[in-house]
Amino acid sequence: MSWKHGGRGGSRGYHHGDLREDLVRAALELIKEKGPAGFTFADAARWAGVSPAAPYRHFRDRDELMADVAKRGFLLSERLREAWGEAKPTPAEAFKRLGSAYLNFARTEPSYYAAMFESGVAIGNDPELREIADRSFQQLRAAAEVLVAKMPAKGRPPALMVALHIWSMTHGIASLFARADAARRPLPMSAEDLLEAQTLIYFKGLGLEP
Amino acid sequence: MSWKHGGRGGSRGYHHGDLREDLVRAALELIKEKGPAGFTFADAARWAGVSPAAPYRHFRDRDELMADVAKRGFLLSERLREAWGEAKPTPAEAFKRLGSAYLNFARTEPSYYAAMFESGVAIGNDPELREIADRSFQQLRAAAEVLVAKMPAKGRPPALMVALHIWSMTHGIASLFARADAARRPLPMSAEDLLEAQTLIYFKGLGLEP
DNA sequence: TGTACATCAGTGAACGCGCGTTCACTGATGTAC
DNA sequence: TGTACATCAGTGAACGCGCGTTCACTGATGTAC
Repeated sequence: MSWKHGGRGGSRGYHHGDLREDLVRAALELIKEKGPAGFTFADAARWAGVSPAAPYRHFRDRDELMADVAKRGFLLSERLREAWGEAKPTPAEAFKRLGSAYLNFARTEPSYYAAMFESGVAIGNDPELREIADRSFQQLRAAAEVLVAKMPAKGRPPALMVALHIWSMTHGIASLFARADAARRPLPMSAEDLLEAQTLIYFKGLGLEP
Repeated sequence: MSWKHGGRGGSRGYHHGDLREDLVRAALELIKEKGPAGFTFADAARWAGVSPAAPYRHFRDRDELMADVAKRGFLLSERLREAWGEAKPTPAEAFKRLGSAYLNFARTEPSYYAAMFESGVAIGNDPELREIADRSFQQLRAAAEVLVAKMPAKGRPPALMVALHIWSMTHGIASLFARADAARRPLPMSAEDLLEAQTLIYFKGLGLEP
């Protein structure tokens, strides 16, 4: 196993060039291999091919590195925005894409997913993280607004609640069945199909006919 | 801070009495304090007031201890069985109790919950764990059977799917909003209310009127 | 009831190891003149 | 264009520490006779 990561062709001089970015890359790689608790600050330095003291120029400690990873993880917002695609061609289609994007994120970015939801990073303590995390939820909420607006004014459910429901089901399925690690539960169908069926039943229960 | 735990009055001789049980208790306590990754084998020994070599008489390593905790965690089955109470007085009521039991479990037994779902313990590798974990799901599935049986034979959804949906929504809400640690997301209502509303909408979507 | 012995849970000292963190340093880069 | 200097990212050696694990041991308990 090669310890020094691939990188772009190699020979660097005394200065690394972009260690901060590389440490984040190291964290992502190591989380993927061994889980969010499975690596040390020194590991990250080693992975980046740098002395154990070097990371201290960029992060106060391991927690700060982990929080940085979690923050970047909320590129999820971006993925969700694209998937939603302004509710075109129909909100139902767009919701399906939204769900798939979330599941896919859990599957293909297990490190970000773990850092955001299972690393023990406390969103409460970090206003920036909190704001970034909120941005992803606002994406869901905006989608719920569009959906709710299509319903007759009388008896409309609160969009906030609908957004929370969508998030819960999606997150539940992602955490149980679409995670990339060994804790994934077996499922006799695709996570996407399970989620789509659930979403359709839920929308029907809201009184939305396709 | 007192390091040796409370225990029953104290003075033990050379033999501990029930170290295996006490190590599990230690793990539960330590997971609660610092998360599933936040304690060591030596910590557990210290907590039990015993030399660092003693745990080796009972568990091969930390992972085996963690797996044992996860197994015991599936006393969740028991809680779910009680909550379901044979679908009395009505399945709808019983489902509500079932959901609350799950949320409550996440809240009051954070250590078990973390060991079962977020400790990195791989259910696949341990047949006993797998079987125990399955038992909890069968509880949900039996409930779904009862529900589905109430529907007209034509167009009945598969009970397995319904069980998976129920599990996903409940697990999603528990993991995001009913966890006991700092990673809990804020919620402008109780997790129970959110889940109940969702369940009702879902049931309605299935064509079940109360 | 007493004695001898087997069993086994827990001891405590020891080991090598890697971690987190600090420190005075060094070498690369950019900038002022 | 060249030189002097400030800045700062990364070095490497060092430290104390706690961890996981092993080992020959010891003392408590149970059992056979």
